[in-house]
Amino acid sequence: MTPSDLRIYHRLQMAAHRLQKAADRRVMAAAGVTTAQAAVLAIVKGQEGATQRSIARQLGLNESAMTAMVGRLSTLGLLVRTRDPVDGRTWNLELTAQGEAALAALGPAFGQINSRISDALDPAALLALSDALARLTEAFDDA
Amino acid sequence: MTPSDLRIYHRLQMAAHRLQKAADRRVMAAAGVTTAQAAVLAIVKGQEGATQRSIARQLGLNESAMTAMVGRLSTLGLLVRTRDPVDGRTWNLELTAQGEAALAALGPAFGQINSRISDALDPAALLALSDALARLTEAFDDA
DNA sequence: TCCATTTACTTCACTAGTGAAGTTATGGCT
DNA sequence: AGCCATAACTTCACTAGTGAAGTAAATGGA
Repeated sequence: MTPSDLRIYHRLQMAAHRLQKAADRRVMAAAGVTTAQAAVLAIVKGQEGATQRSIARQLGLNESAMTAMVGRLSTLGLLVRTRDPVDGRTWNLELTAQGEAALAALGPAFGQINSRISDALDPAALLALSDALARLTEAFDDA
Repeated sequence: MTPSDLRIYHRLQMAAHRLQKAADRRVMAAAGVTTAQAAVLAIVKGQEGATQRSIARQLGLNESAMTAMVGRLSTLGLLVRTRDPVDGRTWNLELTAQGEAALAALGPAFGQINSRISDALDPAALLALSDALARLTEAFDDA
């Protein structure tokens, strides 16, 4: 294996890692929440009856990750879960006032991240990047 | 916060996550090693006297992550570490025969990943992606 | 020469993910 | 009605990262 075999792969991991670190710092400072938690909150907000499984699918994670994540969010008081009265296996997730507040507080933090991205890449490059990432994501959709 | 605030950020995380999962599966099957471990092995192979700290810096990680990583690689028998005779704080890392073998076995696995990337993106798009990722990585280099 | 600072690494408690092996609830078939 | 497959979630042991606080070795002055 030569280093060049890893080039694009590593650039992608590196960029993702750095952005996550930067975003996590800002988001944590602004809303007391990580970006991973924010992603879940945003989905719960947008989709009334989302189950843990459906959230996991949308984020590309497995169910055990969601069990743990929802547990943390719930002990943080950001959402509550109640058993679905119809299907006793699933949970009904709902944001608390605190959860809504955290989500609302995220805007400026992501604004900073986005403007830093815009500084680094012109609109055309940004569009091309977004498209390339979408293609890659689809190409590696191994169920 | 609206979902669009997260768009590029999430596309990047998603793509990185999917690629890592795919790469990890193949690399693990081919060489019994994760991609994170492979990255460390590749650096140790390429740089005779690399310290843990220098490896951490090259990978954008902190030192405690390296302590743990080197510990795992060492119990796996992929590298050995001996105290530097000159500077008693640093370790001299060296691949074992097994470590070399694992590294050698990685090639085909990454070959598969790379050809799948090439199928999804034409050369120009690939180049643009690589460049955009490098720019982002640099833009978020928060020491 | 001694002492304070810096450097290299370690430890600890945490988040976040994986995969495999469970448990319990639902729902389709006979 | 009874049973079995499946679906939704949980648990467990693991890798991989973070940040803060600690230890020990080197080093640069006064």
